[in-house]
Amino acid sequence: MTVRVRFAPSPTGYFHVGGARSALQNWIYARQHGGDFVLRIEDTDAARNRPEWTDGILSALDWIGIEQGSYEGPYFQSAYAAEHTAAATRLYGEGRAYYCDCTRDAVIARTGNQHTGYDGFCRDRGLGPGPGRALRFRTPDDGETVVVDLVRGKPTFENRLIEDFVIARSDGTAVFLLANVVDDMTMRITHVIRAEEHLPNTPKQQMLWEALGATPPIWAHVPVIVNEKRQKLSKRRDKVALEAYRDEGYLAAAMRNYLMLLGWAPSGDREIVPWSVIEQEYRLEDVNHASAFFDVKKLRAFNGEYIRALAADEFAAVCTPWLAGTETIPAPPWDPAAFDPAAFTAVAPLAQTRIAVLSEIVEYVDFLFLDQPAIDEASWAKAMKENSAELLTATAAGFAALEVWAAEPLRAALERVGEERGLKLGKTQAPVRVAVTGRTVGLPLFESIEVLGRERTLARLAAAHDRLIG
RNA sequence: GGCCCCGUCGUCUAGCGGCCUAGGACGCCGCCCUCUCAAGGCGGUAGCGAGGGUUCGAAUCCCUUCGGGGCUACCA
Repeated sequence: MTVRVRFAPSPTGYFHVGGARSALQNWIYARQHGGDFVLRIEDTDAARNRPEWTDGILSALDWIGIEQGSYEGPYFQSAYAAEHTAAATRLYGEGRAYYCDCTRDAVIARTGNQHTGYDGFCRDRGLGPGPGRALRFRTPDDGETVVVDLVRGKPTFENRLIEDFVIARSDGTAVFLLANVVDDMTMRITHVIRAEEHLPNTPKQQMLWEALGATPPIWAHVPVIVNEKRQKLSKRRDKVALEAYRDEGYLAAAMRNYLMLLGWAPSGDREIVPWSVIEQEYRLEDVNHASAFFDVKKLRAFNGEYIRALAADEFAAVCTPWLAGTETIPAPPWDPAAFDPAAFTAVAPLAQTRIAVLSEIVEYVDFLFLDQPAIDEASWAKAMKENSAELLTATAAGFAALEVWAAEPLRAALERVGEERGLKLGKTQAPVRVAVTGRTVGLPLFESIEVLGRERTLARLAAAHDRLIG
């Protein structure tokens, strides 16, 4: 049997991290079985298929590692509108569906409850098509529908508890449920892998497959991703846009590694593994049944490790967007003309172990490219003591006397200044650091000063001194 | 309310009847290293929701219970 899986996000202005995980799972499954991965961007309302949203989906997929060309498509559901109505007509013709003119309010008035569903009022009224009439699928009165699910076994649903659901609106257009099934059928989809939230709809879709004379696909419902309150990740409450993580400086490799570990783990006591291991070992059948918390702290830790694993030149390259800004990444605080690639390269390895997301690179190196260091007032207050003005002057004198402007001599000079005053380097470095970089934490001081250069360093020490006594 | 799903450290997980005095990772705490902060090294904290069975033996099987979540549109 040829395996054909599909990933079918509906177009939206952002790409949900859950969607990314789902795409990855589908993609892996297809590759493991030598099958096809088809991408279908769909919405029954073609008007909602905004081109920029489609582009967004494609570039998000590309970023996460599913490149164009590695899948079939993208296809658009609107292209199958004719098949949708044909299916609806067929179902009606065969008596599997009937027209209904009940409004939602009328149904609620009859049942007295807005959660009990449709009451079957029009089942035997023999209504024909007409304005204000929707087409409902006639659900079996007895028996049960068993869903064969790769991750959950065989969820079973009693048919009599499933309401006669709408398959076509009164304007004749097919509803999502039907459209989806028809698309899957016409595209010969064999496996549907998606999030657990779709499980309750599955028996309905399966009924449609069978009513239309086809063998239903094999389903796989993976648990939902939840927030700290154990609720499904939502756009309103949570940070769910893949693009947001990308723009903050998460590496795609770290992100997809983390995403796949939600509900699953590779063999051996390891978590950070090459994609090839995941692709080889991942088994939908092994995925946990419980929902998983999207833990940004752990994602950060993963990302930090991925960053540290980068070669020096790779690291420098990957930082570029945050050093220059892009359409979606804010420009750094310095004048672009002041950016010195050589200075950055010199200091980049020192920053590499210190950042967990790429956007953090800016605050570590900004002192090199800003005219004046951005003084953090809290840092200033913490580091500057009564003796600091004098210490800064002495340090400036010591630095100025240096023949070779390099980290080691600079360090020796500051140590000398400290010794003369009975102060350890731990004490003396603080005011100097704040004077030069503006902050109390940062890259190793002497390497930073070496790269900053004699003139600018001395100027900053003087400026800090003036600010202290002034 | 109805239907469905789920329940191992705070979190993500390993475990699939004896290798479990429950392993790893993140987080947190401590120590070492150290010019700050990281990184790195070492150590620690913490869990099978509860109650019944089955069994020589249960985190693993069964039942009940409690708790959590999802779905419940002429949206997708």
